[in-house]
Amino acid sequence: MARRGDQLREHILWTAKDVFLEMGYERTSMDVVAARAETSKRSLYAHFESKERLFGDVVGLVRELNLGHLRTPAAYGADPAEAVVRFCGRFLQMQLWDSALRTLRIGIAEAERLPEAAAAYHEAIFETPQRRLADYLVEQYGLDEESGHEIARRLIGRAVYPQLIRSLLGVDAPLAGRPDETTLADDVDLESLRAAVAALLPPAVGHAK
Amino acid sequence: MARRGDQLREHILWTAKDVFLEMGYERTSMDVVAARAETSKRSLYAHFESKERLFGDVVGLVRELNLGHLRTPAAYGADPAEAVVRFCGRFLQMQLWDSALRTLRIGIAEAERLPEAAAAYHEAIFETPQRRLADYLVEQYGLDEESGHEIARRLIGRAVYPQLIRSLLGVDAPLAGRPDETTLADDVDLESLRAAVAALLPPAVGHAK
DNA sequence: GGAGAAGTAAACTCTACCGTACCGTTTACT
DNA sequence: AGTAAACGGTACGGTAGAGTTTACTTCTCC
Repeated sequence: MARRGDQLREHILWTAKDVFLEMGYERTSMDVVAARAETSKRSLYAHFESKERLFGDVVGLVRELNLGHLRTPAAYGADPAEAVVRFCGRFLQMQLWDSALRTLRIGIAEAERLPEAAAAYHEAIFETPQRRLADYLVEQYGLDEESGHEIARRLIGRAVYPQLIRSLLGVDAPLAGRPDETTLADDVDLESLRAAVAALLPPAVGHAK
Repeated sequence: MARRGDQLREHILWTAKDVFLEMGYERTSMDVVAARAETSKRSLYAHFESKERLFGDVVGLVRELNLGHLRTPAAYGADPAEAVVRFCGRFLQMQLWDSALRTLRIGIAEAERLPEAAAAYHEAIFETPQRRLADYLVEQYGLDEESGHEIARRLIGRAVYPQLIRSLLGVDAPLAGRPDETTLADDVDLESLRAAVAALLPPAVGHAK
């Protein structure tokens, strides 16, 4: 109560995000969204013209949210190899985070019905971070564009995808709670990441040796 | 018409598989299943006691089907390196096949509601083939168990997962039709697979050196 | 303080779908 | 041929959910 206008709209949107992530698109009912937002369906439909449009806006919100949790590799340390390791670890952790996992599940489930939203999500969640990593590699290791991208692709492929598939299918449990922007959970195996980085990258070029 | 007993049951099951893969669990209606199978709901419920049970049986069927399409690496040629390449190619192709992709989408979407089915699917679709590959590597290259598994993991990780995620999110189109058990589609990039194999495996040990 | 915009609450329409019941017909088996 | 089980078609009960409508209240701004 006391929420009006854009403030109410925003409140509904965030509530809808929770419900959609919890239930999936089909099982989410507009009555439940209204009830959870402690508002009325009348107001709900005043701000969002349909369930599908509401879902579209939620997808946009979630995309921004998840993207905001990953910085550029440079933010994770001065030593390039270690920065890459921590960046990959954060990337993986971001994906295994409960809420992101649910989002991805729903995105995959609805990929056929909402192809543009799914493609945009893929761009935001996988390609953009990978590009950031590639740029960092080019800059720090003096690689050419192509091999920078190739190595970034392999690092991500090795650090993220196998574990991600396992979690998507529920073989491994997701990470609970809401990780902040820098912490690395114990679940992330940094040692194997270091091994991957050591195997794929020269032992640092910019500064020493 | 003229289908009775187990034959009708089987027919309904296969029809239900098509409908579930096309629509997903929630959007599939029992009326449509009955209509598509050219039978009545009466008969449908005579053979399957509920929608959920029918879906469970469909999951089992699909698991068998998809697994049947992948042989052991030895079936793909006498030269170990090339056999591994073709095995990985087939593995990827199997996953990108339209029907398998839809199955995986639904499995991921329902992973939370049906955890044991999703885990069994992961086992059948990813772990079993990977284990077959690892066994083959151990046998052909004289590797110890652990490095055999590790290399198999990396090969699969590099050959399958990134492309799979793209297709799951609809960024790339799935392969149409129903591939037979040996053909390799043109969509599968064998060259990059050969490069990966060359990088990860010694140039054959068993025979020539 | 009053008009109008914005919000609440609850009933309502309409459609879809799960599961069941009825009834007439076909098939398999003796 | 005759019988019982299995099948097709259709209609129905009950529930649920997307949007809409109506009637009433509260907030905001002049």
